[in-house]
Amino acid sequence: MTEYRPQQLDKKWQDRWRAERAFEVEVDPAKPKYYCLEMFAYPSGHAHVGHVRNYMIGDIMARTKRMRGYNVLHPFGWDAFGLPAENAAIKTGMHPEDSTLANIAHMKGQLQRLGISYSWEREIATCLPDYYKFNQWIFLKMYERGLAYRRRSTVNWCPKDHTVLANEQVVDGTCWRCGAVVEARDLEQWFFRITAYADELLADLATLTEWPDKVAVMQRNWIGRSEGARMRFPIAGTSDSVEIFTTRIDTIFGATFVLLAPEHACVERFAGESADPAAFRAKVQAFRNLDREARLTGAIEKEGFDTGRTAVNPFTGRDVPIWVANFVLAEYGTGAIMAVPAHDQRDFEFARKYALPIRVVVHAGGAVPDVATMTEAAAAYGTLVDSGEFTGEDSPVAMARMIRAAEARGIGQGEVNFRLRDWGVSRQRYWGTPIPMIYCATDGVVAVPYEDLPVTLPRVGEFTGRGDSPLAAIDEFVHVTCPRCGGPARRETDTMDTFVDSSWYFLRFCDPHNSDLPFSPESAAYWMPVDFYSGGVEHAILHLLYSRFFTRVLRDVGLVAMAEPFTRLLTQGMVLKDGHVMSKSKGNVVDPDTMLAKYGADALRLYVMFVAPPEKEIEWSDAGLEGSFRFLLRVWRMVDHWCETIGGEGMPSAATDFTAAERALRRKTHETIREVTSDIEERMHLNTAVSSLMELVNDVYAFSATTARGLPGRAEAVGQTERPQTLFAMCEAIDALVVMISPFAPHMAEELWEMLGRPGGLRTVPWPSFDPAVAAADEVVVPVQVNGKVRARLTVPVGLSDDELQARALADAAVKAHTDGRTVRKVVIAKGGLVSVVVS
RNA sequence: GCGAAAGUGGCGGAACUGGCAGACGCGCCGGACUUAGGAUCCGGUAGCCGAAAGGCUAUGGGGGUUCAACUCCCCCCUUUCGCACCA
Repeated sequence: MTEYRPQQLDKKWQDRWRAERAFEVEVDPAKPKYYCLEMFAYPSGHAHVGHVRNYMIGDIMARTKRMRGYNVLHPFGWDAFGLPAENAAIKTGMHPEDSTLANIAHMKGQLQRLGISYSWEREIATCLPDYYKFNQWIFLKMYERGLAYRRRSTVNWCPKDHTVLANEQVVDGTCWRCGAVVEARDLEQWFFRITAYADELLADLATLTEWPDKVAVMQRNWIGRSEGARMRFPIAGTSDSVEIFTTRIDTIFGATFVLLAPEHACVERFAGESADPAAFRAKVQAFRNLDREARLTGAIEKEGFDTGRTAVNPFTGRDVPIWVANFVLAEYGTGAIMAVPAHDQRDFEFARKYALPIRVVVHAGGAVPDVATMTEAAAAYGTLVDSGEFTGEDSPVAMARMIRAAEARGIGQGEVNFRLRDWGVSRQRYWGTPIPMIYCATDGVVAVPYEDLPVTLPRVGEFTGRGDSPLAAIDEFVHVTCPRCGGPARRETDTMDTFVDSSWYFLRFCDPHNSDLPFSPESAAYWMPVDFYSGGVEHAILHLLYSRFFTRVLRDVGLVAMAEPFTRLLTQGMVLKDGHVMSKSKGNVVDPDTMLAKYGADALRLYVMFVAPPEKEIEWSDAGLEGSFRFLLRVWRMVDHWCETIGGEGMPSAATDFTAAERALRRKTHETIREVTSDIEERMHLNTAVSSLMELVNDVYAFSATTARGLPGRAEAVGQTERPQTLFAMCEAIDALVVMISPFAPHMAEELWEMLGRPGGLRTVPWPSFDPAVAAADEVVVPVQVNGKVRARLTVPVGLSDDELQARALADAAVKAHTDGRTVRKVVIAKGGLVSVVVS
C-alpha cells in the first residue's frame, strides 16, 4: 500500500512540468488551436481562494482540451499598473514598481503551487516598458485615425490637495483623504472615440451566441441606442438657435419650454448677456457642484431657473421660455431638450413646480387627461390631437412624417443617439503608461515618433498625493525638443487609464516578445480569437466593451482579421466566507497556501469545482474540502490496490465473454466518459462532471468487491488470477478514471498514471472515447404512470415495440390494481421510455 | 423606477429537448472491521400516515396549458445583480 502524500506529489510534478516545458506551445498549423484565457490579475499581493477559483476553472478547460488533441495556448499575466500601488506609495513610501514586482513574484508562486498549467514563458506585466510601449504604439495609431483626440472635460478636483480624484476616491462628495468638498473642474483630456464603433459594437452583440445573455444585455443597455430627431429652436431676438434631441418628436406640439444643461454653451452666453452675470453664474455653478455630489447620494430634487430668454417652437411657432435645469445631462444628445410636460414625467414635475404651461397633444386609450387635474404625465403612444396637420395620426406614423417635414423645412433631421460616450483615458497619475504626446509652442500637439517609443516612465522619488501629476514635477521628463521643429517643447504628463492595458493584452499573449509590433499578424491569425474566456462579471461592461473596441481598431489597422476577441465567455461566481465576499479588510480571506499545506492542490481544486457550477457563487466550507480530500483518497486506494494486476504497458486483450457485472462496469465507464466530456466541454458544469466521476468510483468499488481481489485494505485473495475479462473491464474503468480526473487533480493523476506503468505524461494521453455500443443497455426500466402517478416499473428488453410495451404495462399487476373497474381512455408512450395510462 | 437572473431535503446542489423530483457530496443514523475509531468499507436518510405492503403531500405562493410541469404561460412574493433623471 502506497501512501498518498499530496504535498510531495504537488512538488514532484510541478517541478517536472517546468523542466519539460510541458505547457509551452508554438504555432502549429497542422494542429487545431485552442486559446484558453482567464482574466489576468491585478497584483494586489496575495491571491485568496476567490481569485484562484477562476484560474482553476480555466485550467480544467485547458488540460481537457490538451488531451482532446488541441494545441492549447494558456497564458497568464499581470494588470500591473494602477492606483492602489500609487496610493500605497503615498502611505508607506514603497515605490510602486518595487511593491508591484514583489507582489507579482508572490502571486506567481501561489498559482504555480496550485498546478495551473500556464505557459509561463509568455508571462507579461503591463508595467514593463516592453509592454506599455505598445499601449503608446496603439495610442499613436488611434491618433492618426482620429480616434484619439483632446477636449475639455470635467473631473473631480480636490481644492485642498490640488489633485484630480477618481470617482471611487470621492466619498459622499468629499475627498477620501482630506475630506474637502470635491469640485467639478474642466481640464484638457485625451479621449478615445469609441462612439465611432457604437453601431458595430451593438449590432455584433447578436453574434456572441456563447456569451451569457446577461452580459450582452448589459452591454446593449450601456451602449443605449435610441432613435429620434434633432430639432432647432430659434432663439428669439437672435439669428441663433438651440438644438435639442428628442425621441418623441410626435409630442412637439406640446413642447412648452426648453431646458438647458448647466454646462450648455448657451448658458455662459446668456449669463454674460444678463443683467447680473455674477448671480447668474453662481446659480449655474451651484447646480454643477450639487449634481456631482447628488449622483453618489441618490436622486436630487429637480430644480431650475429662467434664463429670461425665449425660443420659438418650430412647429407651433409660439414663444417658449428657456430654462436651465439641473437634471438635464450635458453629455447626452445636445445637452438641451424640449420639455413636454403632458407626456414626460420629469418635465411634468418641473412644470408643476414652476407653474409652466402644459399642453396635451396625444390621446392614448382611456380618459383624456385634463391639464388642470392630471397628476402625472401620459407617456404612452397614442393619437395626436391639437397638432396642426398631424392631428389624428398615430404616434409612430406621426414621428416619421414630422421628421420628413422638419428635414424639408431645414429645421431638423432624424438622428440616432447613444448613451455610450467617448472614453476618457487621461489620468493625472504616475503609475501608468505615459501618453506619447508633445506640446510645442510652434507646432502645437505633436505625436512622439514611433522610433522614439517607448516613452519610459521615469522613476519618481517621492509620492505626496498632492499637486498635479507626479510626472509634471520631473523636469527631465517634461522638457523635450519638438520632434518636428527641434525647438523646446513640453511632454504630456498625464498617463493612460489602466483599462487601456487590459484592452489588448490577450493579443500580446499571441506573440509576447515581439519588439517591433504589439504582436505579429501571423501569430494572431493562428491563435485568435480567444476560444474560452473566463472572469468576474464585474468586467461585463467596461473591460469587455473596450476589448471589443480595441480589437476592431486593430482590425482596421490591419493587425487582426476578426472583430470579436472572445468566442465563449464564462462569468464565474464569487467565493463567499460567512456570507460575505472575501476581502482583506473584512478579515475573512481563505489563503490557498494554508489549504495546500493541509490537503494539497488537488483536493482544493476538486472541492472548488465540485461545490457549485462555475458561474454560481459559493460559500466556503472546510467540511466540503475535507470531503473532496476523502474522495481522492478513495481513488488513490483503489488504483493502488489494482495497479500491480492491471499495470504495465500491455492492456489485457479485449475479450468478448463478459459477465453481467463486467458489462455493467463497462457500461458505466462509457456513460461516464460521455457525461464528463460534455459536462466539461459543452456545458461547463464542472460540478456534475465531478459527481459523475464519483459515481464511477462507487461502481468500481462495488465491482471490485465481487472480484477475487476484493476491496482495498482487505484483499483476502491477493495474487489470485482474475479472468481476463475482469482485468479488461477494470483496466478500462481505471484508465478512464485517471485520465478524466486529471484536469481536476493533475498531480495525483500523473502519479497514478506512473504507478500504473503507463507511458507518457498525462497531457500527451488522448482523452478516452465514448463507445455507444458498450454504453448501450440490453434492458431498461420503464416507469408506468396511471393518471400521472408512477404505479409500476417494468424491466424490459431494449427495442421492445410500443404495442408490446403497452400490452405488458396494462398486464402488470400493480397497474391493474389502478385500472380495474375503470375505463382506459388513452395510453401515451413517451420517447424517453415511459408509459402513461389515462383512466376514468 | 427600469432591466436581468434566481427561489428544490438539515446544508451545497442534480434533473441536458415537457417524461421516474432530490443524482453526487456534506451532515446525521445504523452495521462491519477493530484494543480503539474522529480512519476505512457497507447500508439508510424529503415530509406525513402505516407494523408492513402501500398510500398521500411536496420544487417560493396562487391560477392555467398538458396524458405528463422544477421545466411552458399569466398574476403575486422574496433574494441577488446591473442601470439608475439618457429626453
